Amino acid sequence: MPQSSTPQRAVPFTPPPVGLSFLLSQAGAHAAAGFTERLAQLNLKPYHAGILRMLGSNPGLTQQTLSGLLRIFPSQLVALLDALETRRLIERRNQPSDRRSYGLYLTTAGRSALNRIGRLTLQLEEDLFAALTEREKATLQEFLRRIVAQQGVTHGVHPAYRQLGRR
Amino acid sequence: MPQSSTPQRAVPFTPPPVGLSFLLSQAGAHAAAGFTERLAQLNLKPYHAGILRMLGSNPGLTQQTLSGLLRIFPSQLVALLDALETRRLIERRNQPSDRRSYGLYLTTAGRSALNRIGRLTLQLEEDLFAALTEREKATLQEFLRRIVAQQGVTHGVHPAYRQLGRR
DNA sequence: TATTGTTATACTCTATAACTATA
DNA sequence: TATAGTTATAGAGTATAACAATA
Repeated sequence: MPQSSTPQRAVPFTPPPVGLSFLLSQAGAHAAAGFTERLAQLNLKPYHAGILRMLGSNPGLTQQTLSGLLRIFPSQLVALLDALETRRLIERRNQPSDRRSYGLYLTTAGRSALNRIGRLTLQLEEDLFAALTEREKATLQEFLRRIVAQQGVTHGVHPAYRQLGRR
Repeated sequence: MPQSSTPQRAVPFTPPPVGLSFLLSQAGAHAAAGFTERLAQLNLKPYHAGILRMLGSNPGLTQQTLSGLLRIFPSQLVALLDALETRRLIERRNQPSDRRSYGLYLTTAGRSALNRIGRLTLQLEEDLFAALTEREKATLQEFLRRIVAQQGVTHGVHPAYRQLGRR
């Protein structure tokens, strides 16, 4: 692969004035990008992490329920779960009660992956909020919690898990 | 279009524990979604707004420079600018100095669109931060500014304008 | 007849390569 | 030979429709 010939220096420009919502969106996207980047070490994408996290707290969910919870289409959830099952991070257990559906569970490897994701998130946080004191971080957390709650964003469910158009 | 038959009620679940970076990313994505939604009133997408904003502060940019600034591929910038030019929000002016490139400028309609975007952003902000006092909003803004500056996120340039992989 | 998981397919978005006109 | 803008195309990601098994 040839390297870029232009040595990548910043182009001087007059930054446009931006408001608080832009700033929040900007910082949030940067945080998400950082998470995506670090997660790549484990060969996982954010929605994989979201699934593992959700199953960690709610073992035995069916695909339908998980789909509704994360707002991922049932059809695309199939491929995601297939990948996680191939890598033995989750398993689909047959349920005698209803033979149409499975119960979804983390395997031991899945739980340890979830732990690694947790550690990786802590490292990310240290880097990301290096500009703030511990006290300020706590204040920020409180502000964000209030915003998210007042706005009706579901706790622990990332809005970017698609289907934004649908209600 | 048939309505969803299931009356869309929340599925009860145990929310997974999330950290500050997740919370920030979540709130940021929610803010971005709100902006996208409101912007649809003007038949514009966020990157259109980004282009208008950038040209408002930096009239006369060439496509190459704008491309580098917003980190949009030159090839896809073409279609975006075509759409904006068809709607008479921007114009490409021939430059005698170098006949390969154009200078990009907002039209009068483009400037008024930019103003409408500004007003719409203020409304969004009022809604989004209803849970905070004015003083708290100022504190939040200061925290986010520090984070973004320390992290080297370019002022006024949204990280989601793609090419995340490239350096 | 409705629902669960699945497959197939269409559609949109994003990235790369190839082309033209100027330099 | 290199660069600006463009066109064409490939590839990834996302949404919809149709299907088999079970209820």
